[in-house]
Amino acid sequence: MSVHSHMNLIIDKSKENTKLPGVMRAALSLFMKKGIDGTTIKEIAREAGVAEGTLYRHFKSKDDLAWHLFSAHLKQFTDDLELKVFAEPGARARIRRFVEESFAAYEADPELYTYLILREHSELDKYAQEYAHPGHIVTRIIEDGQKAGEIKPGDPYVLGSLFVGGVIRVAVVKMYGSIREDLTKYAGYVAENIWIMLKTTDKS
Amino acid sequence: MSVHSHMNLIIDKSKENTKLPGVMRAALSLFMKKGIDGTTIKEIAREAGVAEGTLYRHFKSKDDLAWHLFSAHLKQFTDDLELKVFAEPGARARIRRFVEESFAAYEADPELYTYLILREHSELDKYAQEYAHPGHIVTRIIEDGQKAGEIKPGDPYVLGSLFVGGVIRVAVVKMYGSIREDLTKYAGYVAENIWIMLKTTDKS
Amino acid sequence: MSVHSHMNLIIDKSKENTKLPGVMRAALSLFMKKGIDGTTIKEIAREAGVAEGTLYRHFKSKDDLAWHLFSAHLKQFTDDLELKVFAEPGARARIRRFVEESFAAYEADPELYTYLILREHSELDKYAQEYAHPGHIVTRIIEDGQKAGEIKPGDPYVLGSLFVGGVIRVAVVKMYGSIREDLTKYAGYVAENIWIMLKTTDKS
Amino acid sequence: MSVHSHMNLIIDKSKENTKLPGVMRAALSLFMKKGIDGTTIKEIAREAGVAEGTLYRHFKSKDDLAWHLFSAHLKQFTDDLELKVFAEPGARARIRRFVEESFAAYEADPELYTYLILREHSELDKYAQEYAHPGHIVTRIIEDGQKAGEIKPGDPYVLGSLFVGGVIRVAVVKMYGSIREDLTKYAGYVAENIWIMLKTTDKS
DNA sequence: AATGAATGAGCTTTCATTCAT
DNA sequence: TATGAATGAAAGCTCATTCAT
Repeated sequence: MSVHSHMNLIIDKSKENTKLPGVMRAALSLFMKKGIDGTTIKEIAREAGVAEGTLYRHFKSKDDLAWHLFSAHLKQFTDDLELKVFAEPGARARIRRFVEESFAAYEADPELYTYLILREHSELDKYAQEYAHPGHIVTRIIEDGQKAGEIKPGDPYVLGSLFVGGVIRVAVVKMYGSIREDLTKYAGYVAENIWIMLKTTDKS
Repeated sequence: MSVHSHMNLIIDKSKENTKLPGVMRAALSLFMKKGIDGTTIKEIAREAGVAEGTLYRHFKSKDDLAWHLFSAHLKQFTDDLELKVFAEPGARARIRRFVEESFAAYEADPELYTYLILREHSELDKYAQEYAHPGHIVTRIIEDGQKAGEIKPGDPYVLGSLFVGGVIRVAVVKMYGSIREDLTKYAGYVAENIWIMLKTTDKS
Repeated sequence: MSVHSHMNLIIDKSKENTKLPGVMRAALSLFMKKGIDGTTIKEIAREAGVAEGTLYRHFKSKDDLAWHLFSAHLKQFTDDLELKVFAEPGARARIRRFVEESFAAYEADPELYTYLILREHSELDKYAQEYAHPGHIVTRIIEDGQKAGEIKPGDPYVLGSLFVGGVIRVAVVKMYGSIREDLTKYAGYVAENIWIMLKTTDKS
Repeated sequence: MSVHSHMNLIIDKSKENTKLPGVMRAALSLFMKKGIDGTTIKEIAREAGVAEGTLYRHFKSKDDLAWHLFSAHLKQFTDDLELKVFAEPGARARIRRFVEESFAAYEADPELYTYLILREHSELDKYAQEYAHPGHIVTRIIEDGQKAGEIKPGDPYVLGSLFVGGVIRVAVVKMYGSIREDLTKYAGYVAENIWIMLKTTDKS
């Protein structure tokens, strides 16, 4: 299976005899454009081509829909990413894999990636605070790399922020249109720059 | 005037005999916690200690309040930052100044900085898209640095994203509590790492 | 056939191969606890163990179900009661029989009796106003008794209210738990008290 | 102040600068005609001549309105009635006073009396079960009278039911139109009949 | 200018009813 | 015939905005 397909699977492969995927897609698209609070049930229903009441067969409330859309996919994405990243042998390869997978995920489903990673959702703060965020993976890459002497010493949260913040920002800028090319083209380049920043400096 | 005070000026020094600053502060605090759509006029009024109707003497609507809060301060911050950054002689000093000012701004008023820089506001999309974002400054630092041979070649948007994304992410992680220290302590360290990533590589 | 069995007959003896009696019972129980408007079709269906759609094979609507449940049983009960009461020879015996049958009916099926006699159903006002209410029987007992000189003169509606109101209230108080014993134990006692109130006073 | 005016006071004397009394009256009238669940907020608002939103300044929800209407007035009525009844010297006078006051209350405000005393409200079961119901007063009249030897022995709940059930039923029958005269005309007559039923029998 | 009660459009949600399976 | 997913009208409720005081 291609690296590019992992994110939209959840939506695409779900039971084809229900309207759910269409609803999820419609909600995702609208949540992204107008925010969760800014999107009405009527809009989601119209966009999905179902009646309003139908949404309530699947979700207790609008917030419940938003929360499922968010948590289920984010967990799936993060778990998947973690597995792939830590299958790589060293820090440099892991960084590269992290960037590749992140950019592939963005390109595979920009809306979903934006909803999951690029946006903040104050509406969801009422739910668990501790999402399985890719940022956690990065921290581990750094810490492991430091132990192995591959990555320079320093606060892993600060170094990790420089790493993951860069990756995220590239996607944001692409989303806003200033970057036109497919992000996967830049994965190696971005990973290499991050590596330069993080690698243990040769002091000889 | 201290470097740390530039952001809260607008709010703090404004005419103390009106309720306006209190209203702005109340709105800011609530918008941050609950989003713009998630905040009601009643809440802002209660938090600010004024009546609901009073808010409409100063702002045409809730969105108008949110928009003024956003655009006025962001422009002020960005213009101020631009001036300071380009007063510095070279890319390395400019990068350092950018990080220092950004972290100082965060620490001077975390709520305001978060509202302006760290959050996305889909509610404000109806207004101009082209905010005067610090990202634009970063792009210019890169482009100028490349012309001067200080910064390595490459897409300025990608390199700029790696730069500004890192800065922003450090603030986000501090906001979420994983970084405890005052960010200004890290400014030099962060700037140096970014510099390592961006500087022209010696190929000799 | 025992005196105690007249009310639950309709429900109990009906064709056991259909789900109807179960539906009626479920509806009855829920209507009592939560009112007609307060009960949903879904609840009735779940309680009865059938699908929602199935209810519409037997009844045009929820109101239709409520109305049939009400009118059919109330008519059956009142007609039955009338026959038994007027089979008795004089006012005193009729009063006694009325109380006995009423209390027996309550104990045979408290839910049904409560639904039919103790509750008001504003939801059913859209249907005929003139139910065959036991109150009508009481008025006739009084009027006949007055003609026969057994019962003292006076407005039959007022005297009848004192009679039937007492009977009903005893059942209500039992329903609310303040009376614990089987009501049939009290039938003679209650009837005698009513008789003392209604009988022609000896003025000699 | 006349005996007849105690019940509508609460509604009539409340702050005249708000719309509340009109809302209460409108709600009362509709709740009576169509039940609580059968009445919509829109109807209450239209009947009261206010906007829907206005209702929510005074009451958290429709149920809250129904509950206040019920509990506040019922408590007021019952407390008032209790005071007056137990100011009387003996059982006979107390019974008479109870009937007089009850009928006066009915005539002073038939809608309110009906809502409070004559109807059952399954919608309100979620709130406290133990209302201050006039039935409790009656039980005390009986028990006190039995101790004093004025009232015959017997279960006070059964005898009390015969008493209060009669009073209530007279009002119900008047409400349904079979009794035309002002109930206060019947008070002495009804009280005397109840007295005959309850008084200690002379066994000499 | 400041207030906050009143407004009512429009939101989320419920639920009686229908109908393809 | 029985099912229960889908429907959508209509319910309860919220809240930005207005305006008499």
